[in-house]
Amino acid sequence: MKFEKINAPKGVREYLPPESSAFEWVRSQLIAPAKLAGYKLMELPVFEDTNLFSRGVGESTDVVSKEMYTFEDRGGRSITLRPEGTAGVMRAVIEQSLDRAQLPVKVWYSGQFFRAERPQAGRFRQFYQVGIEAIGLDDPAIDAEVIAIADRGFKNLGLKNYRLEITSLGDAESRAAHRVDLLAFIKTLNLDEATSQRAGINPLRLFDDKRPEMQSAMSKAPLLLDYLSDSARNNFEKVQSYLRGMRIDFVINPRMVRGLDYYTGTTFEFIHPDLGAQSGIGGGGRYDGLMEILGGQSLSGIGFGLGVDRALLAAIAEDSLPTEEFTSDLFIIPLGENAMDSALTIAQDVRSAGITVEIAFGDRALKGAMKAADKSGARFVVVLGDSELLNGSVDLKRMSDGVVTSVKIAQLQDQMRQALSL
RNA sequence: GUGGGCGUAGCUCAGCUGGUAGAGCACUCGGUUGUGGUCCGAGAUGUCGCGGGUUCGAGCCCCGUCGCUCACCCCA
Repeated sequence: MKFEKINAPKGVREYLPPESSAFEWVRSQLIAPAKLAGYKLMELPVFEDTNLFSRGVGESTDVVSKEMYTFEDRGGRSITLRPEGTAGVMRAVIEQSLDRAQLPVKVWYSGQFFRAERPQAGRFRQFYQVGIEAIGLDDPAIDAEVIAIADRGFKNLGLKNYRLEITSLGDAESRAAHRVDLLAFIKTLNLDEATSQRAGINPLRLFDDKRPEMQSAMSKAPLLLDYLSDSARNNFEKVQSYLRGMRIDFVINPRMVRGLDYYTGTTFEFIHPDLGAQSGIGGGGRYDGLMEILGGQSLSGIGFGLGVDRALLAAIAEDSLPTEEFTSDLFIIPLGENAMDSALTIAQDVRSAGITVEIAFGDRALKGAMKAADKSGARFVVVLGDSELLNGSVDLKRMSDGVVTSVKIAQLQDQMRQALSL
């Protein structure tokens, strides 16, 4: 009887050793700056009431109209796997009344998100994001700090080739004025059916069309940045000057388009040129009306989502991963049963100092065990046999150059600490 | 949803105008007792994605199907 193999669902990206170490590292580096800035973890469900997204993200968006994993649960409720993070955070903040405490509410999250798109390089149906939200204060300084936190995350990865693009979508009046002129302009263009349909849903979309003829057609289109109200423009300029003060490089891209309807005011994207068509490694912005739309009080907020999968691809492209981080410090090769007994004890002891220790299990020949130690990338190796147990000391071998030091077993932890300068 | 490319060993791939499968890497063991990387030797591994068809004969040709992949679109 032979059973058929079962494959992973289409479009999911799995992280297995050895790559999973790099993934884990990237994720922790991306979120570290948020923790250092006082943001607190929010652990949220991966599925929510479908209305949360159709109302919060917007019916007209591609995400909601054709990319959601929506199903009915056993109680007949419409459930959707979260396609993004902000709406869920807002729902929880409102539901748990976090906005009744001191503002801003500063939270971070990390996890899987789901969109039923056609998979492509850097685009998956289940993807990982880390993100933060700062809710309840309308202050350009927070905008700047949020952007700085994202930027720090990418710098933590050693990335250099990415660029930060910012713009402002202004306030409601700014957008209304611009929309009138933009629609009038678009009417003068000769568009194919699919394109004019897209324009009908969101005319800003046309700025994002990659076809050269569309790019040049849109080159004379009215820009939202030119329609900003005085307060919106002042706000945007303030954000820029804060960023300059923190020495964060950015370019203004007045043609930036965001796919989620809730964005207003400051918006930004991080672009990495080495990733192919899916070059956005992170993005975010301010959302003024979202909380109210979701039944909460009228507070604004700002946040971002960073793509962990894509950030990892970028780090691979730039060869900036610190591979030493992912290997063991010490490899113990016990010879015989007595030796295994103390190998287990020694490993416990050395690990208690935060040192990574592996043991060669199984009845392998010494040569094979050494090979395994070498492959694991371990920095040091000790062989533990009867004579070592008798003497109470082992030869600590540094694998990089083969140098051997005799060390008392009782002092192995100290020696390792010194060797690794912990 | 629309297009292009590709499915042969665990991985990367060869396989000529159709004649019943190969390399490199990786893996395991060994090259005199307990020390890795190099070198040498040996070994294991395939329904050639799947299903039909053409043919004396199909990895190769035809049709279908599934999967992967890249791009459009969209976005992280």
